[in-house]
Amino acid sequence: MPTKNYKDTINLPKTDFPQQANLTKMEPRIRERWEHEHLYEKILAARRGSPRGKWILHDGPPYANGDVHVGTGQNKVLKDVVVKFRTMQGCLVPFVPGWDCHGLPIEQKALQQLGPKAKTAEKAEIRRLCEEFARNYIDIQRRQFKSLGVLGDWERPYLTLDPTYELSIVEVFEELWKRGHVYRRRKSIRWCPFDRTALAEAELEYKALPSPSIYLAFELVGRSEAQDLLVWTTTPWTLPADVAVAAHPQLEDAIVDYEGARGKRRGVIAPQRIEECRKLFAIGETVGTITGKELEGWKYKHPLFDHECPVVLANYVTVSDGTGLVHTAPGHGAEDYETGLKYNLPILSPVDESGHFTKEAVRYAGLQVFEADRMIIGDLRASGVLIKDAEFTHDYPCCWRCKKPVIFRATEQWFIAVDHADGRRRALEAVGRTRWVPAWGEKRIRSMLEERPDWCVSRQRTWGVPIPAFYCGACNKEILNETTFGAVKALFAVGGANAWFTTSAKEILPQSFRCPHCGGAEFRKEEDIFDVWFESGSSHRAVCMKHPDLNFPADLYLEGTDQHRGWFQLSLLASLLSNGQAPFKTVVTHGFLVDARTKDKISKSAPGEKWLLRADEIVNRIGADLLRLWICSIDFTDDIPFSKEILEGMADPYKKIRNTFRYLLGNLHDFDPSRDRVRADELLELDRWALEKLSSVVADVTKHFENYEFSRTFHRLHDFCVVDMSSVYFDVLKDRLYTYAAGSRERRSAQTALHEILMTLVKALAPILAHTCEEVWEHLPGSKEAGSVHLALWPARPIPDAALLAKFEKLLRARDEVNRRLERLRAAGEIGKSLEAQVEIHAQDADLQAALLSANLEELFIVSQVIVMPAPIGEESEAFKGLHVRVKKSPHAKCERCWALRPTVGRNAEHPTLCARCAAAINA
RNA sequence: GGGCGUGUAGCUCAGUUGGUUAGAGCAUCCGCUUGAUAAGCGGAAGGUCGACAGUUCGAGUCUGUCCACGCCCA
Repeated sequence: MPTKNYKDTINLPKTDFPQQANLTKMEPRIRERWEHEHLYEKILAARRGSPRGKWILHDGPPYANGDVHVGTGQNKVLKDVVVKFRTMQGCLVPFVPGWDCHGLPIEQKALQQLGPKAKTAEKAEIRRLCEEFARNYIDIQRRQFKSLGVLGDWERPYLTLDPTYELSIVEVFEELWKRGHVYRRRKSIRWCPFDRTALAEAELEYKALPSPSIYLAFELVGRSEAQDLLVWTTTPWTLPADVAVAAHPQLEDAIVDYEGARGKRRGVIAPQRIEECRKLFAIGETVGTITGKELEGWKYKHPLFDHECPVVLANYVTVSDGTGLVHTAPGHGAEDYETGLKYNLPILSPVDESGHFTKEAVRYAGLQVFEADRMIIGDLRASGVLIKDAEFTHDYPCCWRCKKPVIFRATEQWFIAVDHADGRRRALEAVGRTRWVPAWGEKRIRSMLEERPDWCVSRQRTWGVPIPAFYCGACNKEILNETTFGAVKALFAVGGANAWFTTSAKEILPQSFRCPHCGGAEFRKEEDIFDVWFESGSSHRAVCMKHPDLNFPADLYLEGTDQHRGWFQLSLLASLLSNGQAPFKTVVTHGFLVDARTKDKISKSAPGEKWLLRADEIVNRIGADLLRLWICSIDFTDDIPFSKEILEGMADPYKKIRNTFRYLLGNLHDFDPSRDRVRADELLELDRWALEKLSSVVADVTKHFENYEFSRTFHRLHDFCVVDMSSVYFDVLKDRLYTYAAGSRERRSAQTALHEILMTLVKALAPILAHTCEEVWEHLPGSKEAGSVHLALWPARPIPDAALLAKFEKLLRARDEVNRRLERLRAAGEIGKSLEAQVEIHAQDADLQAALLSANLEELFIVSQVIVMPAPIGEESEAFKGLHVRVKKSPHAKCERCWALRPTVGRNAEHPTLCARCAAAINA
């Protein structure tokens, strides 16, 4: 008889879904399709009127400056994953991206471009350049964000330079003014002398810098107890503004003998500091003590000038460094300022906006403050005030823009009062009503709010939204009232903030307007602009309240952990103080990417290669889905180690998932769910088990997505593909899928399960593998519920059958033992593939023994024959007590078609090389 | 210096209310397969759960101290 080629009679998988992803080619095609089909608009249209309602993630605006950094890309991908998941759950989830467009970095770029002309250029001209610069980067970043597969209303983003947005900023400011939170006052604030602007706490970076560390003897006037106050400072340049020395009201100071430039003298110092100071200069015996209270009101001679100053009391004085007596300059320190107010001391600030001394500083006038340190120290030495001149390195606040050290300087600034109208307490209550993920974020923002001072919102720059106040030309007082706000809003409504710079005060205000203080009729405009945080903090009103698709408050804000002190806190204050409500219901934060080796922030150093810093270049090299998969594979609550190797490590998990899809698609090529699906109660038990596993995966994954635990989502899905599917179910199923008759109930039962697994997996992974799942969707058999996987609804699965899962758990443990025995047989050279073996097995566990008797063990173990023995045989398993297994090579002949070794091979005359099952399958 | 957080195999993660010899996957090594094939399967090796005390019959899990790292604040 001629040998037939039986290979042609088996049902091998068949699919056009490529094994090689070729992401960098495939993804752009998918994205073009989305764009062409207006997928974002289609999704919104499909969800309008959904019973699940709207769900709003409000995008925190990145700065329109530079390419999209991988960390910024990570943030946008996380947002996109949330948006896609909530959309699949049936909610209407509009995503309106935004950009932060104003601010110093862009202004500096524009000034650089202008070069020497910068000093004479009109503000309007500078602003035009700034806008051009911002818009250019908005286009660049938009392209880069889109290349990550992020869906959103990219053609209509919100921009903080939009006239409607700028108008909203004024509206928020007006609401705050109406509620009494706005005031203007001379105050000691952080000032960058290089950028010539006030800085908020959020705009400071602490850097280790060397400072002078000088010990001084301030000569007491008219005291017999001691001759000097011993004082320590690291900022000699603030001494011209010195007006007092502060002592602690509850602490006791020592009177000691010491030796300074003036010889042996008696000085006052905290006793806790004597030991340290003794290392620097000669301190002898303690001859007496004196309490802080007693010191209050003592007079000393100013160290540089010829007048007397008092000793005052302050609680912030510590004995952890210095001498326990603190030089006090209310014009150059926040705490000093408070003390100055309390004692009604003069608030001297003889320093101009560029950090040079004014003529108030007499002989130091014209010197840059840091450069004046040396001359001041010299004067102190000459007059005998200096005891010890040393250097000392400590963390000193620096400007986050120019990186140079900042100074404290008393200037007129605009403030938002936090405590007014119980604002701080109400903000803290709102914090308590917000869900923070991870939960410790609440403690972070709470402690920041509890301690933060009033919000200084003015900046002395050009590129921003002007603070819409006027000054009377006659009495010079500031003017804010309903009329001025009305006039400014009318101006902004037409020409945005730019109009402020091209319109005079006279043109803005009504002709009849008079100064409410003195009746004056001449006015000038405020020159300061708003802090950019005030702008982005106003987005709740400019965007959430006004955009037709959005809602206030938003369901979610999702940003990096640095925004606890930035956008989260300031958005909360801006919203709560202006309308009484927090702008968000939930706040999710993620850590920063750090170099896997050095643990540095990767904004500072490239982890290996430069392209790793840019989101779009990563996409060009390895594909967006691989980057997305990595982003979703790690626990983002902590810092995130990042390197080329780590990123490339995702290639294998990706391939595994991709091959899972390919196996599913390939084995469903002849399956039409509407025609071939097997009823649930007629499914084979193994197929039911696979579906129960699937149900339990869906339950977990849904929960993890809802809790923003994306890494658990990924691991759960990946493990399911690897552990449950690939190594068990798919491997076991091959025999049934390939060798049974194509339309047999057994094969259709398997395909029914595979189809359900495919549909479920492609949806569950769609928020993460946005492109790949769409590609799979294009290859689905049968008719589809939607034209895009991102339009589909989240899979619904019944509650898993715990009993069936438990039964298979034991069966699979028995399978592990069988595998270990087969491996020994294989190592001994007796068998190759497991189908060459036969197995005898017995379990003492009655449940398992029953399960063994009922299961299709040849199939499950992928062997040719299994005999369940009534009593123990062979060796007992080490790992599974009470389980006995014996394996040996099957004595039977190999079926040419299914490769099993069966006693029925040769019994069919027509097909002598086939087993009975294959012979039947061929004739079916 | 203060507040918050993190520390489980080379890498990414699980470890429920404390309870047998701490689990996955990837990577490694050794095999099998060649009918998912630039695929698939099996086996093995790999951890004193940051360190040290304490509570307990029993601690990766609870308590304390310390160390390292990160963020925030001084």
